[in-house]
Amino acid sequence: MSLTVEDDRLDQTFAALANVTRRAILARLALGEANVNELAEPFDLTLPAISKHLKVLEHAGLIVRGRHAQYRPCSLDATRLGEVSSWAEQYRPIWEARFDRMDNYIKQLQPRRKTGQRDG
Amino acid sequence: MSLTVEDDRLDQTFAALANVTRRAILARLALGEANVNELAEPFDLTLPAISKHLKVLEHAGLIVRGRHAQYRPCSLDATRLGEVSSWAEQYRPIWEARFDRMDNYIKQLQPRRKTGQRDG
DNA sequence: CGCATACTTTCCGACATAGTTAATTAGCTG
DNA sequence: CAGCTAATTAACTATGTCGGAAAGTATGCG
Repeated sequence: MSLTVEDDRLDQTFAALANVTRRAILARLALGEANVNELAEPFDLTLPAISKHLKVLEHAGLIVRGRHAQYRPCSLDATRLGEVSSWAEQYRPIWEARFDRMDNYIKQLQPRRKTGQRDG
Repeated sequence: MSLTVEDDRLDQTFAALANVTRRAILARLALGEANVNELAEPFDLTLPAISKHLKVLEHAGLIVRGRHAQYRPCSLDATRLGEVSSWAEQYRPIWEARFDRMDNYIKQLQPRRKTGQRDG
């Protein structure tokens, strides 16, 4: 049960993703590079607030930031999102088992309906 | 930019996942149902601490809890993990594009090496 | 009933987060 | 240089998290 680097990284990644504003910023950056003012525009938040969100995303390795004159263009680095996907995919058999059970349950109900039963 | 229910749910899910102890608990529960003392055993934490982690996981919909005498058996509900996976998968084209670029870069390096260059 | 076992709740402290306003840094431009 | 634009830092408030200790609840058993 030792604390690995990957554990730390997942902690940081998940913590960074646990915020709608930050996820929306990532979604925006999926469309392409943007600077801070552009990223802030859709939100009802002050610029410093956005600036801090970007700091969190950068620290989590989810975005990278450049410099161009007084602009700080941000772009998405999806590597960590790949890690998140891989992590979650470990559990796929379990959620699919659950859906299968639900499927079976529904399929089991269908013939019963044909016997004349109506929805309750 | 309205705040949907799914946004709230993802906030909660990611927040719950942003902790090694809680992820370890999920990993344990992937192997099957367990009660609180069993779940606490591998950790250097007090029982109340584990109890609170379980509360977080339950509130996030990641586990479900039953009752059996004085035991509270916990089991994994992987539905939310499926949602996490789907969310992350949206970005797959982006991280794959990145890997592709890296692939190309590496493939581009290989012939050069054959010309007599050595690792530096 | 009395007591053990399983677990939760309450309270506390330390620290992190999310937001604000105000001030500051950095770079371009007249 | 003065001044504009872009963005960050600082200081502060409010609130949440993570942990422990201590007390409380719930169930089974002799």
